[in-house]
Amino acid sequence: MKIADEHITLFKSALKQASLRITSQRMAILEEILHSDQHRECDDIYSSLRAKHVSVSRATVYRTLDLLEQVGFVRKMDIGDGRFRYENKLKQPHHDHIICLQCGKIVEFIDPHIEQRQATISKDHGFELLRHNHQLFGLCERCRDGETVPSKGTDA
Amino acid sequence: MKIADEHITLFKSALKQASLRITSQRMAILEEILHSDQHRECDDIYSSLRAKHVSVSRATVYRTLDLLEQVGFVRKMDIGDGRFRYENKLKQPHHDHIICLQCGKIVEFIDPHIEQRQATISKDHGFELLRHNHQLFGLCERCRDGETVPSKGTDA
DNA sequence: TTTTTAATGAGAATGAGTCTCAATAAGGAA
DNA sequence: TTCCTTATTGAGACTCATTCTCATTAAAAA
Repeated sequence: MKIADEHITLFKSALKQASLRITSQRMAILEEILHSDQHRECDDIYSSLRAKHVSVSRATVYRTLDLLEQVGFVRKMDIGDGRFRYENKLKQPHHDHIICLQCGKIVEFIDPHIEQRQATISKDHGFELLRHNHQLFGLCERCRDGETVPSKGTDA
Repeated sequence: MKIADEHITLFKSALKQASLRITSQRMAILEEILHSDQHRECDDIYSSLRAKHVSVSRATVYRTLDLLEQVGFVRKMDIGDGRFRYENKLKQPHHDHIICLQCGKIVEFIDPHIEQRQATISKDHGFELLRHNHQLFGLCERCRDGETVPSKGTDA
């Protein structure tokens, strides 16, 4: 609670500094992201807000999510199924993902060795590394054991 | 030349085995892929073929590229800009990519340490690793030195 | 309270990729 | 070689996430 409030205040000042307006839609979208641990897709956020009778449009959700990404509050991730996912970046440090191809389950991981190698490889090839994209795709334990039904998750 | 011919023969037998037909379009698309080292996008392959007066449609290029991927001749890669790239898989062993965000230059790399860690991480999380997606994004030497103009490459 | 102009919403537009289905053409059979 | 079956193709409709447009609405400065 306290942390979320702090983030709300931070976002408001970020908006003011950029002389952007503090609108009910922007704040509602921010809170929706702050209060969820999952990797949310735009339409999912849109539906949640509408269910809570928040007056907002898809276009505004997209615009605000982009804005939140720009100010560093949100991480936009591409898991390769044609829909972007957004997650609270302030709450969580950098990480990559393992994705179950059957049920869509997403698990986070960080590996210092890999991060180290990425830096070295980039340098070796004369690149200034700005960001990376790293996903492992496979089958989670439950899906291998046949405890789940296909179709649900990502088809990436 | 010799190698390409061998691949053509291989593809023909793969088609026969699956009781699929050997068509001029399929062979033209295969040759287009075989004779290029680059990472080609579908529309690019389509245009090249049309320029060579090969009678083919976009739908067929997509279909054949998927077919070539299924039989393991082609690797379909997603660099996150909304368009898939295809590359000759027979010619090149597995590798990942470093992509310049300004000029779109793509450099290939392989890192056994990373591959090793990917396997370990997957196992640790109970996943059976089936494939991965790994790209490094940054600025290549020439772009950092201001020797290139933006706009061309990927906007991933 | 008024004014200015950024933000919003509804719906049109975009664009890569997929699907449909009538026309075409492999390739096995005769 | 010709015929026949049926896989393949092509043109264009369609999908679907995301972006764009522009008239309307509403922050927030005056």
